[in-house]
Amino acid sequence: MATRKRMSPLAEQILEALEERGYRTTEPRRAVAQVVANQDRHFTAEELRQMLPGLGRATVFRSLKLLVDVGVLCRVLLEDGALHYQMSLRGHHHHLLCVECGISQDLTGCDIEDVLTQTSDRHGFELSGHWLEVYGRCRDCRSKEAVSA
Amino acid sequence: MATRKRMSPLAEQILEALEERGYRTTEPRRAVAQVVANQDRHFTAEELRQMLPGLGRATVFRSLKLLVDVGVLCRVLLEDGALHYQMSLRGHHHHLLCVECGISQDLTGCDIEDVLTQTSDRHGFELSGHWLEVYGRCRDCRSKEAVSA
DNA sequence: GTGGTAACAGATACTTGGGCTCAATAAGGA
DNA sequence: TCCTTATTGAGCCCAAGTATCTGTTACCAC
Repeated sequence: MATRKRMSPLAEQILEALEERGYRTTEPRRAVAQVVANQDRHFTAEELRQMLPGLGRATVFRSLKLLVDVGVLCRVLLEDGALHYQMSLRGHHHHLLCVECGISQDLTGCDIEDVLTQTSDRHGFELSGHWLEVYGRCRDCRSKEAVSA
Repeated sequence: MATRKRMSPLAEQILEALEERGYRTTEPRRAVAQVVANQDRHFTAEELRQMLPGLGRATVFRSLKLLVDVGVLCRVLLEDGALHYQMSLRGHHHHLLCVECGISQDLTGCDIEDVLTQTSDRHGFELSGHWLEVYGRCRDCRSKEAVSA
């Protein structure tokens, strides 16, 4: 490949993550990386597929799975049970999802792990993992309503 | 209906919950209630369908949805993403799921709501709901391993 | 009891979301 | 350049759940 499109730094970072794990950085994967890097919120597999009409169905699903395995993407479970994906170059974390505008914020400074460990102990459980999604209304949506009211 | 099978108290409780909301207690629903009341752990829609071979596909799904709406069942999300159902005559609560034997315990005495409210506040979010599943190994599975080791 | 009406059940076709397979192709090392 | 292996894409397939439609049942008024 003599001429490669210029990619965003975030897309490059995604490709580096793949290379680090020994995966090849093929043209379809570069395309996926670029599109994923451009998303500012969570998206479904179907949405990603529509953004990459030239790619095969299977390739899109495989790429998503790959990026989740590598830790570039994380899965986000919406209140209605729908599965979405979202950038995640950080480690384990949770999301605050706005039920109105759909934006999501990473949950930081959250001491939930401690609370869970303590509670599990009380029940005789050895904690191995957890899944938490938090739903609510973000600052913007709340202030918009306050203005219009 | 002159002769009705005797039902377990728990099954009766389920039917009462339906009646309270104005739903009819039909024969298929009685069958679903009895089977659901007999389960001592979470189950899938498919499993329920197999336990009720006489019932139509749609009826099983409709009944599940109904029982969730009424609050008799709650949905349980397994670590692999599979959706299960489980009795829940209590209000909002969470589950400790054993990844080995599949048993689940309700999480009580958990002050996670407080932690979440505080954290949401810090992010400007107005909390409306959350989904939490906790995975680990239960007391029994741990002691079994300790013995065999 | 009988009859009317609205809720309900069941069959089945359809949609959605994703996995599997396999031949063709591309990447990268020797 | 050649060889090996990973990757791709097309198409088929499958499972889970939904929509629709027709026949049935429960409940209420009489």
